Amino acid sequence: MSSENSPTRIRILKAAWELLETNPGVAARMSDIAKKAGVSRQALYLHFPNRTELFIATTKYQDEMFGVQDMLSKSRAATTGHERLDAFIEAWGNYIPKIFGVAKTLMVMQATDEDAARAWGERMQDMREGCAAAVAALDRDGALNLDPEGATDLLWTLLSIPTWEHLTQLCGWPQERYIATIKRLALGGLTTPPHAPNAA
Amino acid sequence: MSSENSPTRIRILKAAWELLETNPGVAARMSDIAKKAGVSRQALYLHFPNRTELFIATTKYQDEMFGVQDMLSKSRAATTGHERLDAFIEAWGNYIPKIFGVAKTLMVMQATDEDAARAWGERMQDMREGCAAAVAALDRDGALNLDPEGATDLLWTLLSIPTWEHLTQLCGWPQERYIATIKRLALGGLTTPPHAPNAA
DNA sequence: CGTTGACTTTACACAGTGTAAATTTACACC
DNA sequence: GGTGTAAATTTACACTGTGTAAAGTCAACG
Repeated sequence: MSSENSPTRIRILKAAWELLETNPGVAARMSDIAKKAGVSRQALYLHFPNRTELFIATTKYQDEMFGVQDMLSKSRAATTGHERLDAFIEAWGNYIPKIFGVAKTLMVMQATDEDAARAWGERMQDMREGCAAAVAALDRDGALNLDPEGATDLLWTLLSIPTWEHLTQLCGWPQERYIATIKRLALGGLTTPPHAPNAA
Repeated sequence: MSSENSPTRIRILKAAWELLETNPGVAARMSDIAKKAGVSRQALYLHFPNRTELFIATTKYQDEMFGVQDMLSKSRAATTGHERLDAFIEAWGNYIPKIFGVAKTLMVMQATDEDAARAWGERMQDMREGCAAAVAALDRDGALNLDPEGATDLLWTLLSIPTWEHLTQLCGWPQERYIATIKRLALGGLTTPPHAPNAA
């Protein structure tokens, strides 16, 4: 399996990344990836036990390259619950397009491949933690309209990748509109207004 | 291809239906379906040109069996926009669990199969019409908060199958809670309250 | 100079889809 | 009863893609 960051391993990961990004969900063949990486198909199996694990490694590589942890932790800086909610939505919502190609592939594979399902499930569970934290902040402000569990579920759903895909890919919404709308929807769905809104 | 409703054809469709329902998204093999239908694998090809078309035919068969048209047209009876929105959400939202198994399969295949993508796209486009009609009703009442196009996109997304899947399958919400929440979210996201709400 | 590690090359087993053609079964009509 | 015909079955095969296996190349390192 060779060392964790051998140059060839990295080249393979980058090749997979590019291929999945240009063709989201289609699951490039091993031979395609090998070709793109400039190695033999068999070489892929020297670094990854199988196709699924290669793709899982690709998501992890992306997370590492982009520094998801840093990015999401910034949203924890916000003081009020509302600010924190917005910051989290912005952070994650703007992260989705960067990872969509690979993510979509894993989501599709999830249906038939147990390992893919497990890996993807864990990843989504991590994201849920972020939602839970934002909800907790709202709760501390006494702004929450629902039980924290349900509110987390709801935010988690609004920020799910299929929702992003539907609005931006299918409906053709620009990213900013997506972000703005999810913010509005989340705020309306989770919180109760702090004081009388636009009433006469 | 034999006649449209030969008994064997129906048996095959029912077999596919059952298999896809018990194992959503996994795309049963032709041999599995044949076995379940009690015919030879080759017989499937006498009735359907390929696996994709068999699954597409299965969704159409479901729609026919359940009478989607009737069901959705009932939501058109409601007078006010608000009532109509609720009726539509209830009709479609309660239809999803009935078709989920087969639908999920087609959604997964969509990524790799062009025919599946086209068929599924058309189906979702039909559903969008329903959303547009509900939005139009709200607009006539002057209750709409957004442009009709954007409101339709939003309702369409809230009522999408992945959203249902996320809340009921992943989060484990009971169907009624799903319906109630989507109603609330849609109302809040699309409309502006008719008069001053709970302001002091 | 020999060893070691990384990669290539060639070959193959296996699963699943779809094509093809010969054969069986059953029923319908004269 | 014999013939024709449609629906299925049976058998065989081509093709694609994954993953395994093993032998060979080649350069670096000691």
